[in-house]
Amino acid sequence: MISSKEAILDEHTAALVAELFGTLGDASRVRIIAALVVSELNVSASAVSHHMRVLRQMRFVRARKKGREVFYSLDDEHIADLFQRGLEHIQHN
Amino acid sequence: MISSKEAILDEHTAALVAELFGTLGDASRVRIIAALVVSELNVSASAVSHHMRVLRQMRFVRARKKGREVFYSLDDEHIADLFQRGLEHIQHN
DNA sequence: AAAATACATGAATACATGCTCATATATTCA
DNA sequence: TGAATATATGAGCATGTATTCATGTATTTT
Repeated sequence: MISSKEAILDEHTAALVAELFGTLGDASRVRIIAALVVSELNVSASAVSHHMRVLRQMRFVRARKKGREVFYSLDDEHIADLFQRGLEHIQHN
Repeated sequence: MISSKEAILDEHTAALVAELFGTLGDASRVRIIAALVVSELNVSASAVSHHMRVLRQMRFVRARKKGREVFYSLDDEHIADLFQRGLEHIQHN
């Protein structure tokens, strides 16, 4: 690890940044985000529900309940922006 | 998971994007990147070496060898940019 | 009210990932 | 040449994380 004297970024902030990117570091969630960039999404499978909780906890998405369905949409433009830049980076390489 | 008919982003691209963000999804690597944003870095510990290999394989950094030291620097402006945006997002919340 | 639908959630399992330790390699210094 | 330095790398271990399964809850439909 980086020793404390040369650390530019404190551990706590680094952990938060890592958490942010780590949330985008799963292919299933990337596809969920990709879908949400285009439109609202409602899903039902268990695995997605778990991912949705992660995305909610990170405030990446917002949930809107209508009847027995839950519609998710992106709650953070920065995330859509990060996602787009990440995607472009991949596509231009 | 997202079923194939509603998948906006193909699995392969999603995996690459996830790999990109996943690389930034570790606090140690975030701190390494943070240090590299400011200046070249040379380190010796084993854990850092392992991280450096990851960062090299992802072409986030470039290695320059001088004598028995290896100097790493950022090899990709997009990564510095992503990092900055991620950091700003954390700091404005 | 009972059944069905849509989603949430906890537990268990399987797999991935980071860290440490031991060891290897390359380079410089004495 | 031999010792020291700087880094790389493989193995093993510990921890984290995604997925599945079983079950729970809220809402709608019949």
